Amino acid sequence: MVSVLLPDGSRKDYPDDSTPLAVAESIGSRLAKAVVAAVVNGKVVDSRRPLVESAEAAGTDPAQPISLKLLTDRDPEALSVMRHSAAHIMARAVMRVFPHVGLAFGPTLPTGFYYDFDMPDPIREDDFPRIEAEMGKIIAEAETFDRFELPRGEALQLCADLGQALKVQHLQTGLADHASLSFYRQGEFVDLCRGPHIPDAGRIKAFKLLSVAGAHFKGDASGRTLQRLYGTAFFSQKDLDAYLTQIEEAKRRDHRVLGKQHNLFHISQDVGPGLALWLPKGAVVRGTLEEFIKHELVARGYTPVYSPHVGRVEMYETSGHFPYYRDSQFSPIFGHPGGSLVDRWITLLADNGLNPGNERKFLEFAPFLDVKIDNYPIGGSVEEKLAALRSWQGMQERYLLKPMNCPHHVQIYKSQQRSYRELPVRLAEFGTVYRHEQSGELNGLLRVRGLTQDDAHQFCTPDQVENEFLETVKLVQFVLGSLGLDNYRVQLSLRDPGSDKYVGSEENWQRAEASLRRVLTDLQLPFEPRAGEAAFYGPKADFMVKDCIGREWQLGTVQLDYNLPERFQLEYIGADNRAHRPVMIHRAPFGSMERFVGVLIEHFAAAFPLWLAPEQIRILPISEKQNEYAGQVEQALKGRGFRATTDLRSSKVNAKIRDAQLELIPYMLVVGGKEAEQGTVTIRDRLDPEHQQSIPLAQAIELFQTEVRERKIRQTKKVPEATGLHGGEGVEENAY
RNA sequence: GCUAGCGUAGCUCAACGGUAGAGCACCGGUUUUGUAAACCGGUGGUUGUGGGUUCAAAUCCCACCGCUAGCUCCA
Repeated sequence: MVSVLLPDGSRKDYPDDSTPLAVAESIGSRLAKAVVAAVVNGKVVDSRRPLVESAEAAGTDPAQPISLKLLTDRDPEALSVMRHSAAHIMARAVMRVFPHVGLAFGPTLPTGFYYDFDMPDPIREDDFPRIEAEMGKIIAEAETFDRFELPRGEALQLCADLGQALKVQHLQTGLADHASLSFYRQGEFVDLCRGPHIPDAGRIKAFKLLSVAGAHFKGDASGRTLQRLYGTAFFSQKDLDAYLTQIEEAKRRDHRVLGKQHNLFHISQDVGPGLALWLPKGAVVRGTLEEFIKHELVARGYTPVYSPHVGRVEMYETSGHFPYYRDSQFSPIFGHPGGSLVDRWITLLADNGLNPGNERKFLEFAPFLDVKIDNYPIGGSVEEKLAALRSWQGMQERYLLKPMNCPHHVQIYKSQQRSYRELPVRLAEFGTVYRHEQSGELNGLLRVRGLTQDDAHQFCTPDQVENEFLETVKLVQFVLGSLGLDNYRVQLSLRDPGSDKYVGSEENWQRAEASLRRVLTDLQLPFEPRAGEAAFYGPKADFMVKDCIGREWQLGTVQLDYNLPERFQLEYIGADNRAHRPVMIHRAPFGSMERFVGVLIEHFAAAFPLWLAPEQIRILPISEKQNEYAGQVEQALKGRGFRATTDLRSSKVNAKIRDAQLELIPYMLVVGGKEAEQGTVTIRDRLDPEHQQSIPLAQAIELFQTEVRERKIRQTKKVPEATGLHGGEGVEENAY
């Protein structure tokens, strides 16, 4: 007998081979019908798998009372289980519709699932109806999902017999240390899978294929392209419809659409991809934010600086940025016509990619580009050749469009001798940097090639690090809070101990990582450590903010750096009259102005609060007779620093109101004969048009001033986080 | 960068082998208006670029550029 402990505290004994489904049956047949999966001793498992087995699989002692929670369609965990099963059903359908389908992975996502297929021809959206129809048939048949386990050798044989090469490969790599593997069979479809699954296909009540795109097996871009088919599934048609509606609504907030509609920014093919043009209205939003942050920085002891947009390549070689990120930078600017020839020459030599034939061609071609390297040792070693080429290169000008501000700020720090008394030195700049992001990554303002960081670098003593870091995190929190961006999480990005892409000593890294942890813990700010996400010079705390479509963007970041001071030989004179090495903190609360404004456009759906609105107030004269008075009102508002215009068109006030409303102008001031006579204005509030008040102009100005001063956020339209729509996170780790 | 899809007027879209069209915007005129669109008229496109097939190409084919989704990357 097994002893089962239910969530209500009751305990009951069942026969040894009982399953959660059997327990449910004993409670009631309606419950049994509703059961989708179960949680046994804390682990989500199949409802048709014996309790004892599940308890063992959970690493617990089945002799002890087994805690059991039955999952029905009301539990979010059940949704994930069902979607995983839906992925299997989709795979089964795809295999029926297309020949020669190889299976890769098919995990769940917070809003659905996907499955990767290796197949000769790509799937097209036109194919969706056929696949969906086949899925519908499978679901209607409501066959069970049957789990079975095989020892390693037999599992390999089965996958090989099924012709599933990728599964075989996965068994031999990712699952190399598993002695026994589980499979699920559903009709003719058998798949290597960890599970769990729903009892039968009939539990899926609503599903839809969403999109298809290329993907790579285990994320390896050098491998062949798989077809990743995305879908979603719900326990009711109503939930599916709600989800689809939500996606539609989110699309309407797309900053690229709103940016165009409201003339905020423009990305012109003629300027170049990823290079944003700030239109006057967008420029107001950005400028206002810049003023806001600059004011905060000065109050917190930062000193503004400026630095040029280019710098010598050598400087970026010292910092490490050039060698580490060369591929994602714009090409260097060479002062000599043969600069890029020699550069290529050096690269090939250093990579041992230069054969004698090519070397001869380089030598022949060099004179045409005016490159004279008389001492090139044709018969010499690679090192000697490199030395000769580098010596030539060293005499030429090479500039880089700056990919980062830190080396420039480092030079500002170094421009004078520093005493411990003046630390921390906090240098701030809205620095524009250029990165040649991959073309497929560009995305409106959210991912661009020219961006302005609200950057600053703090140089401090090792003792000051934690307090500086603490204050900086508080600044980021303040800034995000001021804009009502509260949907964010903090990620502690650490180095991957197994990788060699990092610079600096073990000791420095440990110190830096420990400091970050301590401060975040002291602040009681929940954070998730993520190995392998650090910058090459140091660990960082990243603020990941969610946009309206649920995508996450890294905005603010605070990075701790013991390494650049080392590389640039930075010093300060300590109280002991000896030279010491400072520590650097890199930080950008907004990240970049481009991305930040992009996220804000979606966050506010372009309906900015008064203090940020490109046009704050529009004056609407009823007829041309009031144009003069309207002009006086406009002048009075402008004199108080408001962004106001007057609608002087000859159209009716109805049309003027409609346009102002659609343009999301926070306040309209209607002025007719009455107002002109009495020196008043009638305020029409965009958010509350029903309650209008006619008050003296001076009084209206006071109201607006208060709202701006307090940076009031009166309404943030939020896409509802529809409850019951989302399952848990996808299958992680060694999911198979 | 890779895979797939898509590029028609300032914007949103139609025409899908047979002389490129609508609404909004814009311009001109009439109207002088009290809370989400007054009326009349007009301008505007060698259909992303360059080749090709065809009697004929926005439409079919190729290359390039750009955009979108996903993948890979992100100092």
